[in-house]
Amino acid sequence: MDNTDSLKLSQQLCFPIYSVSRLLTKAYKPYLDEIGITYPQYLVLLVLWEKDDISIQQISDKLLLNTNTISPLLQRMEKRDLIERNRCHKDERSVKVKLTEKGSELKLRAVPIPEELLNVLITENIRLPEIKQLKSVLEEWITVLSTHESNNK
Amino acid sequence: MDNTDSLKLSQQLCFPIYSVSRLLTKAYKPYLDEIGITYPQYLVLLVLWEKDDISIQQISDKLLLNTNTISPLLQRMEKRDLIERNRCHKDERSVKVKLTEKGSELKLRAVPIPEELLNVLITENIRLPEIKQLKSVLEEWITVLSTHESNNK
DNA sequence: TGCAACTATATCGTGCACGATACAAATTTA
DNA sequence: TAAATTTGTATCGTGCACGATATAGTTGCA
Repeated sequence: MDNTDSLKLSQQLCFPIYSVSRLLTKAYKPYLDEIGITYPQYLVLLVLWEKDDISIQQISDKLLLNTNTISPLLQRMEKRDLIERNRCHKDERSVKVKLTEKGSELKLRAVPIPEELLNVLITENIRLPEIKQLKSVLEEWITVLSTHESNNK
Repeated sequence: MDNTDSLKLSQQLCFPIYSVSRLLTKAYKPYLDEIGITYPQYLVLLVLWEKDDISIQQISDKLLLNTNTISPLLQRMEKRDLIERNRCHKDERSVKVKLTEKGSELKLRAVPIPEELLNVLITENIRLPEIKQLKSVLEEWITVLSTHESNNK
């Protein structure tokens, strides 16, 4: 074992996460295609279905995505009549995002999606408690990584 | 708890993976900036440092990335004089990718990177055995998800 | 041998991500 | 209250991802 073994792909921590993230997004695709949205648009809708009429900044905070990613994303969603964007009266800098009727109605059609995805994942080697445990570990990582990130700003 | 609770962002399985993947890539950035490459380019180099002079298809298989992603990526890497691309004599359809001297030399400068990243992650709540266990769980997921994907083709 | 099927790569179009920059509105501060 | 700073969005440029499509080279088989 020489000192460059740490650079083997199989040794990397980052690669499995990166790959699983892409593969999971791909696994969502057929279900999201059916209701005509992309994966990041689905995330925005999850936020709005939970709490409607919020600012772009609030969406950005919840999804950990920069506003320069979300801004054009929301513009595309507005074009598809999923949401409305209006300047906030109290603070004219801020833009409030609200679901349209079409956007609200998609919620019902989205309800079965998480379960379908779980069924894809759950096999002999992957069981529900394991998935839940992994989720909580990853949430701890998010805390560490997003703190680390803001420390570097 | 109504039947739409499964659509809460905090309930989602996909979101933590997606976020950790992005945050991890961001955490790599300062180290990769220093040697002038992007994260996906780093992955390609990891593959080539381990086994040089292989085809685009072989890189695609190892990284689970489509060739239509890797093709332009390699073109950018060739422009930056990290690799060479040459048609294979035995099979003129195939393109062999080879490290340049500059590409090979980057390996030494990349050696410390994985350890630096581990130091970012390891805290009171995240320890090395936990990270290793998570890595093996994710590798199981890759198997399941990539099998599922190829079943749908 | 001829031609259909397959394989390896490239190109195109769309949609993220994100750093850098711009800019107007709001807030702080001198 | 005027000037400096901060905040909230938008825009621009670059680099992925990936489905769809194109194309040249190879293989299989009637």
